[in-house]
Amino acid sequence: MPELPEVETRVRELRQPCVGRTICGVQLDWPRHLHQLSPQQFAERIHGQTVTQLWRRGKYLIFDLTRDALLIHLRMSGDLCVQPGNSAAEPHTHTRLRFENGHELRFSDARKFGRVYLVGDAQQIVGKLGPEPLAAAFNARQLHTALRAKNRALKPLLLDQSFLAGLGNIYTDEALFIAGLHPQRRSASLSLAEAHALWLALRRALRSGIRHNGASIDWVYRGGQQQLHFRVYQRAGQPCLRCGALVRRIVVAQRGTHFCPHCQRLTRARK
DNA sequence: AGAAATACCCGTACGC
DNA sequence: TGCGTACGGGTATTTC
Repeated sequence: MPELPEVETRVRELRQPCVGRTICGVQLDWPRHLHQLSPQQFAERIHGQTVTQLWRRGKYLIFDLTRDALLIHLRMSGDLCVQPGNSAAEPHTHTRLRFENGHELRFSDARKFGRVYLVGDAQQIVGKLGPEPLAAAFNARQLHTALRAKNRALKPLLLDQSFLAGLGNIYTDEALFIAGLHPQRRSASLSLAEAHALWLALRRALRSGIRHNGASIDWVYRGGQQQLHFRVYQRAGQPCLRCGALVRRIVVAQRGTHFCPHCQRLTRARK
């Protein structure tokens, strides 16, 4: 579940305790987290490298190292924290990187979906991602052009990381509500004004998530307070905050999808 | 080629 | 109470 705002929150939490630290040991209890490398290859290659920067691209956390880049994707249930090496770890902690100062970067993941990458160039992993929705270079006209080039349903298209990086189920539903667009609307049918509304809504939903340090939901997800500000996500059967109609939950492309049937129409209302 | 469906996971919530 | 099972969610892989 960690989406862009939750990953951004991790970047802010982890930057200070990680940047400048040198990795002097690893413990890997679930090798399938590793991308391509064996535990031995991973341990030998990362040993002695220093974290020079920490940043984010889409939902990937990227630790720039002396020689390589360490990328971590939290997927559904992953979480990261830095704690003293002699302290008790969170349950489901499968991967640890020990720093020279005695602290550990701990990766816990109840569902074991998360992935760890160690590569020479981060672009090997994040190179195929779509634009960053919060970047200054990403504008409404560009979104409109991209939407028209596809003609897929909005919901699965916005979830496609090669189309736009960082959205997951929560913020996609929230943004479509803010924009007043039906999740099954065909992307090529949007006017420039509608694309602009979607562009604005995406940025508003994501910035709200970041401002509240992400969302905390579903027992596996440690986050901030954004769940107190959901407009439609997990609000099926409750009144729409804008018009009072009952929020509906449907399945679109195998994903639970929440929307207001009155505010987000598939076809234009006629009178 | 591109889009849709499936596999990977497992704690929880639910039905019987 | 206890057992069995469906569910969710992001993305790589498989299928269409």
